[in-house]
Amino acid sequence: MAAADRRRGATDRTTGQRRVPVLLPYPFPGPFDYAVPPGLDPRPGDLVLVTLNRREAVGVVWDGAADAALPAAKLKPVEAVLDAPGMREDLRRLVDWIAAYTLAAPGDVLAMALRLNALRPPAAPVGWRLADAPPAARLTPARERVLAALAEGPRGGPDLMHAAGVSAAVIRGMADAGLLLPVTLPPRAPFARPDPACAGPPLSADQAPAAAALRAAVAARAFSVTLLNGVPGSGKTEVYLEAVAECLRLGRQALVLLPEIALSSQWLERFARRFGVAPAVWHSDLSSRTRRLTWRAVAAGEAAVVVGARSALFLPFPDLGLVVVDEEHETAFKQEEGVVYHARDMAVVRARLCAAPAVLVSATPSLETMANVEAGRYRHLTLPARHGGAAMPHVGLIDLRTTPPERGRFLSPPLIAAVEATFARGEQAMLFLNRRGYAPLTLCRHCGHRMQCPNCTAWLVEHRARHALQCHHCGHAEPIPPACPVCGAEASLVPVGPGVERITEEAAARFPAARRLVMASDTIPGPVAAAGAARAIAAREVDLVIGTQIVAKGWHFPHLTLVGVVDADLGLGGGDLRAAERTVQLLHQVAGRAGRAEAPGTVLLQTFDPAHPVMQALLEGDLARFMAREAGQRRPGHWPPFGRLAALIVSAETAEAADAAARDLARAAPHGPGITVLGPAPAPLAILRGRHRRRLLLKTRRDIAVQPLLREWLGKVQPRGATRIDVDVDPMSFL
DNA sequence: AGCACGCCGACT
DNA sequence: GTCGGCGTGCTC
Repeated sequence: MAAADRRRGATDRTTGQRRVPVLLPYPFPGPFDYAVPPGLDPRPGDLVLVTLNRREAVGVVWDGAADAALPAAKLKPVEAVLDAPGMREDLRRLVDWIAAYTLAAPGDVLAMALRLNALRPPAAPVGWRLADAPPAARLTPARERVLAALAEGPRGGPDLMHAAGVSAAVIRGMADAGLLLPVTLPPRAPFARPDPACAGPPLSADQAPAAAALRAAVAARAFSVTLLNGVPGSGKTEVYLEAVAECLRLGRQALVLLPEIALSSQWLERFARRFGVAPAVWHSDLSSRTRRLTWRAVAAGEAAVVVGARSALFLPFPDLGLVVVDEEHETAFKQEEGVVYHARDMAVVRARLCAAPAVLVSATPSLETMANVEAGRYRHLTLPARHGGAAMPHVGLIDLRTTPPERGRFLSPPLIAAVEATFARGEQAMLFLNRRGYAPLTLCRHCGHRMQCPNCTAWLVEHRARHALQCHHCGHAEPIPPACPVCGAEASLVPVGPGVERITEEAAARFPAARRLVMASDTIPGPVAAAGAARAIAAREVDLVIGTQIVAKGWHFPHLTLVGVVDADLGLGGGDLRAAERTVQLLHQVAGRAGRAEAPGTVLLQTFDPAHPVMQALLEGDLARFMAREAGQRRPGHWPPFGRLAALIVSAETAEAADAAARDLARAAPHGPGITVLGPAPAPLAILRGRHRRRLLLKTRRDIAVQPLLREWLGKVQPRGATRIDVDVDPMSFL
């Protein structure tokens, strides 16, 4: 009885009324208690309708006892138990775990799981068709595009909007005018079951034992973590797809997290080749209908394999048997807004809560993961060679001090010669520069004024195609002024430094006959564009690819044999703890795009510092040694992963308020053996979106958890007014 | 997160 | 004299 009471909520002795804790998707410190009226039996995990501050809210019945001290008069009743799949135990524990680890409000974490649209069943599919006898109506270009898009039959609303490039307002207007009629579309095909028996490619002698080890981990139905490590092209994906196959054979579900699901058309094709059907896909841009269908299919166990972005972690798998995190070193897995969490680490937690194996996959594992391998917490599988006989690309350094580009240009003579030689062989080349826009800095040649963002401590980046100066941190944009805003000199503003647009311009002048394709987040806005670009490159409709970091993703371009890195030093400055690690990972990933089929590849890195350990590591292809060296530098100071780190960002509307709050915080800082507090110092982006920011870092020995220290610390200070303190446990970027 | 309560500027 | 600005405070 006592145990049942604790599980189902306590009974108030005086009134005999049952009460249950309900977690609401709002930033409260914990669940609120509600009275259970007769006739209702809410159980942990049930979605319930309750009154909150005179309004209705949907919450989840949580675990543990209700607060018996709360006077019964304060309690409002549970209004209803919703007829929707509840939240399972393991997901509730995941919500609690993430909240406790990140110091987020549990309700804010719950909101991420509920935003997945669990609440309403999928709506009947609605679409539009052409009216049989359209009335005379004004036909704007937008309306004509809609008519054209419907020429071949009815389409769903979002699909139609996308195809015709119009907003919902246009369609509504046309419907009101009687040009379109609503129709009910046939239900979407259910999620087909991937077939593990569908023949995959034969595995090499290196791959087979790794695949067997992963299959065994899945068959064990127990928590484990395995790092699957191998150079780009060594066939890691085929190996972990064997683990997925084993999971399917056992009738269980598998989750694969990818850092950039929008850029994963090639991954989806590979999956379909291996299993005969596409997996269920999950990311934040799904239409609400697809979202609900997918959510339901996952909850019902019908979607056997889900590939998704971070938020797929919160899907309601009833029988999760495997979690894979591909490109585990990617910083895209770190959510920086709202609840600040690292999806790779939370994927491991979810796997533990489901007693399932986790597989972390990377060609360049993070130092965190390597430390876990060395400590024996994670298993380690290595694929030593490139699959199918392809050789590793040859890496060369171009010393920009001895062979500089022409004045005002950014491609050095050796790189230009290599690109021309590649074209002469009929092969493809790629130029990589991790910087969007035309130029990162615009200054006045007359007075030296630098064009800066009014809201942030950042230069405005020229986007020549859009005729604008743009801030990459807050979205501020302004037209390029004809004269210097300070000294008034006409036509005195000059671009300084290159972005991909400028490299494209230079390449157009240098290689006029080459067919160019630019891949940056502004030219490749979504999955459709990404798939189109990948197809065009594979079909050899392109000679030269110019791109930012999106070209580094796991593309397979069989005819691409040269990768030129325009500025290999970019990213090494700035004093970021992980600058060197990240640069090695990114450049190694980019280098992996070269020469994947029979043709051998070459990678040329333009650098001012050829002796830098990062360049030497890439030159020698000895990443393990580089990472060991990096580890050696972090270990003595207890820097992550050999210690724990949390960042506190104080932000306020004025510099004075930020300084004052940061000082208060510093005064209350924890201290003791193994505990260091650094700062306050202006955050690297000292002003962001108009807010002044100061940063403190809490660093502890690995055996000291930061969360209790942070809770006690934050309990001592109460930020006033518009001053905010944001906590980032395990910060990845130091902005 | 919402939403109400609560004290200071320009309007019927 | 009011309408309304959003600054603090509360929600089981």
